[in-house]
Amino acid sequence: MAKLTIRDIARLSGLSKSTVSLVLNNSPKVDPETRRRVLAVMRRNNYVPSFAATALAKGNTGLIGMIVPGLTWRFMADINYGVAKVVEDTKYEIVLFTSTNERDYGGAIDRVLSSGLCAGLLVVAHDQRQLERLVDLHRSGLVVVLIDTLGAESDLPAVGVDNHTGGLLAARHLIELGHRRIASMLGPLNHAYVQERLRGVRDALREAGLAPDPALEVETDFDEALVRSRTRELLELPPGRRPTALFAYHDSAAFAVLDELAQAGVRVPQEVSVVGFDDIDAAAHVRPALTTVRQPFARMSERAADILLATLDHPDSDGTPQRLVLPTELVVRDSTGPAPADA
Amino acid sequence: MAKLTIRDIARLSGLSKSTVSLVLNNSPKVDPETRRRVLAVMRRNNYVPSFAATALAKGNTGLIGMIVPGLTWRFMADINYGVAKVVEDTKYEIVLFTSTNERDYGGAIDRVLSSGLCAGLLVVAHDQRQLERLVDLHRSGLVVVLIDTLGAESDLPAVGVDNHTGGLLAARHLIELGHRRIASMLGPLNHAYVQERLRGVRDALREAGLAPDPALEVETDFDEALVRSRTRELLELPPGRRPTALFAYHDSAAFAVLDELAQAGVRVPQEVSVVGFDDIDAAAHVRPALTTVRQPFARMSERAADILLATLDHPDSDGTPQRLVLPTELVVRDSTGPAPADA
DNA sequence: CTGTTAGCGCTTTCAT
DNA sequence: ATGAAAGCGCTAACAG
Repeated sequence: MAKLTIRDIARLSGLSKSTVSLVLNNSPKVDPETRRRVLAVMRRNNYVPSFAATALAKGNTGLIGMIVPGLTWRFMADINYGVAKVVEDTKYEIVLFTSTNERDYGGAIDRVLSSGLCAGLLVVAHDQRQLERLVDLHRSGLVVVLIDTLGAESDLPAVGVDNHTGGLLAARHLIELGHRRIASMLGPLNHAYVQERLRGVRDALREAGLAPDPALEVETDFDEALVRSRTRELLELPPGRRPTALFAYHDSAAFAVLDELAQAGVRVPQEVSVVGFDDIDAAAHVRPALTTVRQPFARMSERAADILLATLDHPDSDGTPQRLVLPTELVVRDSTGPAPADA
Repeated sequence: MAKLTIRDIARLSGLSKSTVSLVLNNSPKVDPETRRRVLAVMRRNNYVPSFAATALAKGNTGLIGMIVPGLTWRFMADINYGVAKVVEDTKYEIVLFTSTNERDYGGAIDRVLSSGLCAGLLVVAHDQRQLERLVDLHRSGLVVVLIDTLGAESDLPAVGVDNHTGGLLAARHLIELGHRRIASMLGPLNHAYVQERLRGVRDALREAGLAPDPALEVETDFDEALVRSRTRELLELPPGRRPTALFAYHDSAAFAVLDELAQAGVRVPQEVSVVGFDDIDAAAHVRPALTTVRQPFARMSERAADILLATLDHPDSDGTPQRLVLPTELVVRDSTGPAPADA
């Protein structure tokens, strides 16, 4: 079953390639009856135009690439949803690139991407090295918009949230509840958003006349086990230094903290309060329901897609790169409460 | 910054297009020194070959598509990992297609796919309609391998697990623990694997001389709230009919069940035992740790990729479509225990 | 080892 | 409203 070409369809319907092409592209210049006939022939023969040939002739693949660091992050679904919603009523399609191993990320993938496979790129990347690579590509003409990657040292177009205020809100909430020893369970410090949130926490502390305690700023990564062991270490601090509240850089990390606390018999929020970040769906369902800082993932990615599409259709806007900062919002649930009186 | 073509590179390095092309394709026939020079010119000018042109000329895009129903399923990471591992040392790249809205799934996406964007397709799809579409495409030449989609009424190449035995193992385990009233919290019945697992449970029941009780076979979907309310309904059954064990079609559903049970003050496993399916990482971390049927996701997808690649490199094997069934394995943890004596 | 010459399947003026 | 012809950027024989 050799693949049919436009020529075959032309022959089969007694027309020329050009006319068939016009049909393919919904040209109004073709006779309705003719169009119907051609379409019928196509259907009957299961014809589909060659992607490569179309892309080559048009000089555009009509594909928008999306690069994400991993698939399991809960909010990927929201991000994906936002993008899909915007892109689905355009002529573009989305292809998603992921990679399980780090070395690929910088190599094979953007080889494909930079080769013009995709007209534009939406990227979720927190790694500084990846961003640098993107800056290069951007400079040489790649249309790219970052999602949720603000504050990094690049001036790529991006939409993200105000992480500083996010950290600030979380810490203020805790301070208002009377907490004085607030621990931060941080993500990798080489991620800009982690730094920003920490800065927010510290600012809130200073605002209240409290000095940030380095011992309460612990760095972790995406390994849950590490989060758990750090949590235990925090609990083992002497009574006067032990935190009464814990701000986790990530809801998933907060879940691990919550669980570890439960294991240790520490009651939340009576003895220790916990705040997360992201507000993924599960946050409302764990026990106790998690107080957390909400990121508007779907809206973020929608806006990013908007910017990308606008740039694609309007390549002349070589002015200032677009950067959009969306607000975060504190969602208070059951995992935070007044600081214990005896603390 | 107009995009450079192979012709520019040829001119810039004083050679012909063909030689440059040979360099591009790592031909050993080109003089090492010449190659070096050409490569330097390319680097210096930031040249990247056009994807579309290459694909058209080669008659192959070098892309393997992967279609998945959603991104949040925990095991997607494993599946992705398995595929990446196999594909990364071939000339192919992986692109992932997802869709948030159902109608897309059958339309735009496979338009892209069938148009030769991808040389082959790896698909995770449980929906019967989607499968039918794939059968069509397969018949007209698309190379496709299904992952985790066995038992569906198609003879597409596929690798999956023995869901019947999975259900059987889970139920037998429960029966051996003395349980007599075993409820099945099923997924959508139009998914073949759901049927298979249920068949396994029933067979185990019959084996033990027990009659499957329709009231204990409840259908749910991927909505967690539904799982929760069904769980409550089960708990409200009169003492003599209330299940002492619950088999959930999915670890995530099992988590919801566990949580709902905890809410209701029902102790697991003392009063009710719970078994899941999949063995996603979280299964070992919830409290109580979940007894579950493990699916070897990474291995599944590896084998699927193997089959796909073999078919791609060996299009003549028009014989019997490959179908591979991998075994499941019962992982006993803390959520199952002896049936309560008074039951 | 390098150059010549045809295409790959489709779009796109420009005629008719 | 339809057709002819010239590419899009690259590869792949085949010569040399």
